[in-house]
Amino acid sequence: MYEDFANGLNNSQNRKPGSVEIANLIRKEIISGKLSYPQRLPSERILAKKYLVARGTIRQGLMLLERDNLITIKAGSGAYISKKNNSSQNQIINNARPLELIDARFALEPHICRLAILHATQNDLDTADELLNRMDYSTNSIEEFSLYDASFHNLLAESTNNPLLISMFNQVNSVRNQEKWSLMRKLTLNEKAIRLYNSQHRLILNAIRLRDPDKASFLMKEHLESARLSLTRAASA
Amino acid sequence: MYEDFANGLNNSQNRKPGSVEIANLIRKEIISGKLSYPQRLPSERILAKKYLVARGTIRQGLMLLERDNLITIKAGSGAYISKKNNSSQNQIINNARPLELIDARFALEPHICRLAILHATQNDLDTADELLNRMDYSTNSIEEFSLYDASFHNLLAESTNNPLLISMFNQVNSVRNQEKWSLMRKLTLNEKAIRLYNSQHRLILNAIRLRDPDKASFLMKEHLESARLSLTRAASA
DNA sequence: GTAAATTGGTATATATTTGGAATAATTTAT
DNA sequence: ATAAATTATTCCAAATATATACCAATTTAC
Repeated sequence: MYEDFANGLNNSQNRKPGSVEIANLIRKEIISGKLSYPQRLPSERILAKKYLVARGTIRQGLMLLERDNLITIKAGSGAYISKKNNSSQNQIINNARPLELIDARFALEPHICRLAILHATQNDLDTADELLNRMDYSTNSIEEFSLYDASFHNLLAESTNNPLLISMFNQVNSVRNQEKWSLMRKLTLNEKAIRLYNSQHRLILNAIRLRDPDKASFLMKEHLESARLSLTRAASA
Repeated sequence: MYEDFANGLNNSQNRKPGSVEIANLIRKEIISGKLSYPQRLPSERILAKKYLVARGTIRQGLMLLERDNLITIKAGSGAYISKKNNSSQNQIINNARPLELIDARFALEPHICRLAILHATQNDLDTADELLNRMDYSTNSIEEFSLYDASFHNLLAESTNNPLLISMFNQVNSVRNQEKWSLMRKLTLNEKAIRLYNSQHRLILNAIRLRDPDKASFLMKEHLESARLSLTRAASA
């Protein structure tokens, strides 16, 4: 009973990466310059422990990277980075410090609230409301809350109907899926913080509903200020 | 506890939330670059949670995307973003409409002013001052004024010392060099407009010098509002 | 140079996750 | 009332991941 649904819940909490995800994680390290020619990757057995997956999974991931000519694998020796790759945009985002990211969100999201008031459909607002309801029941699951939280902020961005803004928002928020940010959440999020964020979300959505751009923008700034505070507190602790 | 899920999205008078809309939402994520090759979409069960619909609806939406060759679905494995999708950042920027770009600047630049107050060096402010002096003598040369104008706004962005914000600003402002924007300038810029912009620039720099973030931010919004007005006037003419 | 340790390559049985598919109940629209 | 779509649930098969063991190529230490 409830078999599939229960699985879904568990997945979102502790879902292990598959070979494709492993390949993407290592690809990012190569592209960002953390790993570069002519370095050798750690052995498959060590990588398996690092990423908490089986060796076979690492193996398949590495073969994907080899097909992309990012690495060359030598039997009995190891996997070696092939040549230099550069993707400046990825590097900027991956190396962004937490407070720099918050500042970027400070720029985008309050204004996104203003534009959402102009362009959001009734459907957008109803979906946002439903997301908030679900967040109310996620106070004890950090990862589940984070999923809905990301969806909520993303929904506001989408509702502006401005592809450029949406794209920039996505760039800033692409780091959410990074491992270090998952760890950061565990440090900064607790039930009290989640309750605070939930109430702030409600106020923001209300202001948007009432078509009060100044208030919506102000409340979003307050919301982000709370997030910044959590960060600085966690950093000093 | 779970019975509420039945009410999910259908409590209100939603026009047509369905598989087609789900497909459009995911399509946007792919086109905007949030999801890209060689990534795998979350499982149908997780997507169902994220979009607050049943798995069957997600399923139909994904099949629509597969028919559009945006993704390929492998049984037992997952849904993978197709390789061909070259919807790069450049596409988004080049296809951005003028008013969408202004909106993006509305998001970034007022906040850039606030951060400039925190991080700008004396040297930055002096350089900005020199740029404003040169603009005073460029009232009769649209291209020369535009060059200095771009430098001024760019200087403010650089002075935030936030690589992420600088990168996003550069993305938005990269269109300045496009031919269609050069034509646009000839339509919207005249000596009177240039004089107005110059005085606005001075006020903004003064507010930054006086470390008044609210005023600087407000003045920048006024400045951008003038630019928007020029655009809409030119469009209706 | 040789032996030991390490590394990638391979095989296999098992468990888990995923998409595929069917059903009945419910909702929505006409 | 009727038809179409959505939902919730269940079971299935394909793909993948896991755990383990053993082999071959390479490196390291003596």
